[in-house]
Amino acid sequence: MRSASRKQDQEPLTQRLTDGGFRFTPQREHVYTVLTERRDHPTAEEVFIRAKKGMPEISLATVYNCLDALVKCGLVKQVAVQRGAARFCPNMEEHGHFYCDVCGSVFDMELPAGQGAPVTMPKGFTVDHYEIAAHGFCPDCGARKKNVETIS
Amino acid sequence: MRSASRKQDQEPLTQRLTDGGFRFTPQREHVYTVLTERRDHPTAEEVFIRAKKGMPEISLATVYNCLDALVKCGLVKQVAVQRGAARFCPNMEEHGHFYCDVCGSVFDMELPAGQGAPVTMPKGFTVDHYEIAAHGFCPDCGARKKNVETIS
DNA sequence: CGCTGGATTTAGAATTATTCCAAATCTTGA
DNA sequence: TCAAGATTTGGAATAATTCTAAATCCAGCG
Ligand SMILES: [Mn+2]
Ligand SMILES: [Mn+2]
Ligand SMILES: [Zn+2]
Ligand SMILES: [Zn+2]
Repeated sequence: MRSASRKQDQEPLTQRLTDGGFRFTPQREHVYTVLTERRDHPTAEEVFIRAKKGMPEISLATVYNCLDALVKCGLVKQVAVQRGAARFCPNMEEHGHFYCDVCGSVFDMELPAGQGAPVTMPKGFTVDHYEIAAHGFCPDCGARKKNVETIS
Repeated sequence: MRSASRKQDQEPLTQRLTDGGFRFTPQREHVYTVLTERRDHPTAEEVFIRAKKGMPEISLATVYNCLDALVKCGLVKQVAVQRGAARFCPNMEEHGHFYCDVCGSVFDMELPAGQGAPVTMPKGFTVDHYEIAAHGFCPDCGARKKNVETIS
């Protein structure tokens, strides 16, 4: 049972698209499915590659289109944790990101609950949301680095 | 008295470049000066425009070069708060950024002192540094928005 | 049902931001 | 002084994204 195909599971997607002034289309559904079936942070290009598996005729322009619509509907987050290609995150819970400076992987990170505003805002600024990211080595790259140090 | 021209003021720059394995060059000094004489967050293109005022022959490639060297020496920060062109920040104190979603301006924000790690890191991750950004309306754009609402 | 206007998809062109390249120029230090 | 290596430069190349215009789709209407 492919969860995204059951009628009841489609409803929130359909609803959110409609509310955002968009139509429900097979491409948008498919891009959304592809994105939610793995908890990582693919680039548009990577989403395109994955999307072609189940929908070989889809175009890259459409993938950009769909991602844009999904972001505007609040179904997906766009994260700008590093320079270069934008990445897309299907996890809509509040969370931070860890970016591995060696391999470029992005991981979701839990935020310590109820710790209040992370920055002190001068008068006049209206905050919509925060973005918190940590940079460093992921477990794999940290281990590899240690090995290299030991060997040399 | 142009502050960046006094010998004693150049020393830290010279030193940091040398320590980073770079040479001290008029272009690198000039790009650094241009960047530090205003506390904002210009793109490489904007730095190029400013740099040409005092050094008309400088090329865009050199500006990218110099910015790269300055970042590698820890004299300047590269901030990736939004998609699109990278921005450069001459403020090396620890601070967060506010990004105005309307006009795209970036502001430095003080971080509440000693509040500890902003994210909970699972075992194996080694953190090098954090990046904290708030998104919303800057004072100007907030005011403009309120006016529009009142008028319409 | 068949039409029609607007939304969507598509391939490819265009644009933007950055990096690469190779030649000219500039140090540094034997 | 001179050679080797670093740096600068303009232009070409690349990467990521947006734009364009034609084809297709589809909801609502007669
Ligand atoms: Mn995420
Ligand atoms: Mn800053
Ligand atoms: Zn890694
Ligand atoms: Zn603003």
